[in-house]
Amino acid sequence: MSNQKSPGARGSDAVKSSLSVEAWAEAALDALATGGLDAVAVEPLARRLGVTKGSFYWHFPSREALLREALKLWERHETIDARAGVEEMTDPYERIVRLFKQANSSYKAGRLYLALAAASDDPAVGEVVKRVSANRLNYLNQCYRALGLSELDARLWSTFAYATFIGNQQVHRDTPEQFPVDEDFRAYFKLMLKTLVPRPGGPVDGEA
Amino acid sequence: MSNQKSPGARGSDAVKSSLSVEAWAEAALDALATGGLDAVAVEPLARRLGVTKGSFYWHFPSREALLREALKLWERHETIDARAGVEEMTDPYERIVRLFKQANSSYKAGRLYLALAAASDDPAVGEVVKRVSANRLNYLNQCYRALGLSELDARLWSTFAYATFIGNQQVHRDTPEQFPVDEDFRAYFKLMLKTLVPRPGGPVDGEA
DNA sequence: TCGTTTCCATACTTCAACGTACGGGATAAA
DNA sequence: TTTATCCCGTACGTTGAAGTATGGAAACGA
Repeated sequence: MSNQKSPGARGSDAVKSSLSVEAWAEAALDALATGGLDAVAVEPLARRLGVTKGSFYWHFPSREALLREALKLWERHETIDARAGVEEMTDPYERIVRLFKQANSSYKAGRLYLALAAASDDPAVGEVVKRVSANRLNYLNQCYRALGLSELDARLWSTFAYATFIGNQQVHRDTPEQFPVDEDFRAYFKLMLKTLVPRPGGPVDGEA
Repeated sequence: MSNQKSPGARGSDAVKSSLSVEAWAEAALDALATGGLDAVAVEPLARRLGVTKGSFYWHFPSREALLREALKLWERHETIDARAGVEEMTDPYERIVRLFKQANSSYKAGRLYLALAAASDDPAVGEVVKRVSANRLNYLNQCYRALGLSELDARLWSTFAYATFIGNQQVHRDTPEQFPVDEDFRAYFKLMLKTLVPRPGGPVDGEA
């Protein structure tokens, strides 16, 4: 980063400039979700925002810096928003249900994750994707442990559930016509819940 | 395409030239699996193959033609190989089990699918991905119907199972450390089979 | 009002990849 | 041996985006 300290004047609150930087980062995430990593290009983004490169290179020293900022923003969204509306659920079963509903509700967030995961070749991207993914898995794991599952069972079930919802995003994106909607989706969701979340007190499925 | 008819001489068998074209297509798929769609670039591929652009532009009129050829090759692999070793299984349960094992065995194929799916913005790529994905889903659907499930149940279960395995590839790629291996993987696989494939004669899970 | 700082536009250089033109060596037919 | 075709290398023109340099308009403090 280069020189963002006091935008309006003295130390007012450093919001206007920081908002401009964040606007670039948001635009970068938007481009990522629709066009992949190469779509995060300075000149196309500038055109999209109605400015020129001159503006960009005042806020950022390079394209890579924009990417870092966008990744930081995404990771913050992904870790803050993921916990919102879930933490306050005390019953572990209801908490997992809430998690599932939330995971299935944000289509745009799903596209973003898929786009970033596809760009994991880039080391900076891969690092953040790995951290976010590991975070989700660990949290899901804790939820399953709270259901009374053993360490191994919780790990297997959480991986199972997580893979299923990642795959749902993928199938929904790649083959939208085949993905259940409305009534069918409700039945589909119900089926997944019933299958992926062992009810407390139900059969525990050890091995064999 | 431009001009490939008789490589050695008269109409011998048109294999040497066709093999050269296929070699380019294979290289393109390799690059796709590791570096994404942008890695399918003429000059880098030529360097990788130890030749120059001069060779490429004799076999192909453009980069897009190479992409089309690579996609054609991939689709052929994906539809031929997918049926191999599965069709001869008569018992529907065993057939699904075989399908699952096969889907989990080819890591490279999984990476290729993910890379292509990530490049679905390209219309040519998106079309093929959609076709391949729909094919797999329909085949899985038939397998579940053969198990005795209703049309709706088969559609839901096949979507469920397919999403899970797509997601497994994704998780395995994005968070390899978290993915179960060896003993754990066997338990994981067993769990998925038991969960995703209703045994014939078992509980059918209608609704509610 | 005057000068400074903020933010952006314009013009330029660099670079990598696409595509084209052309030439040359090798091989097989005559 | 001559000739034509196959296959590929070299050199060139073009495009799009990265990054740099510089100027200028507007807002703000003094």
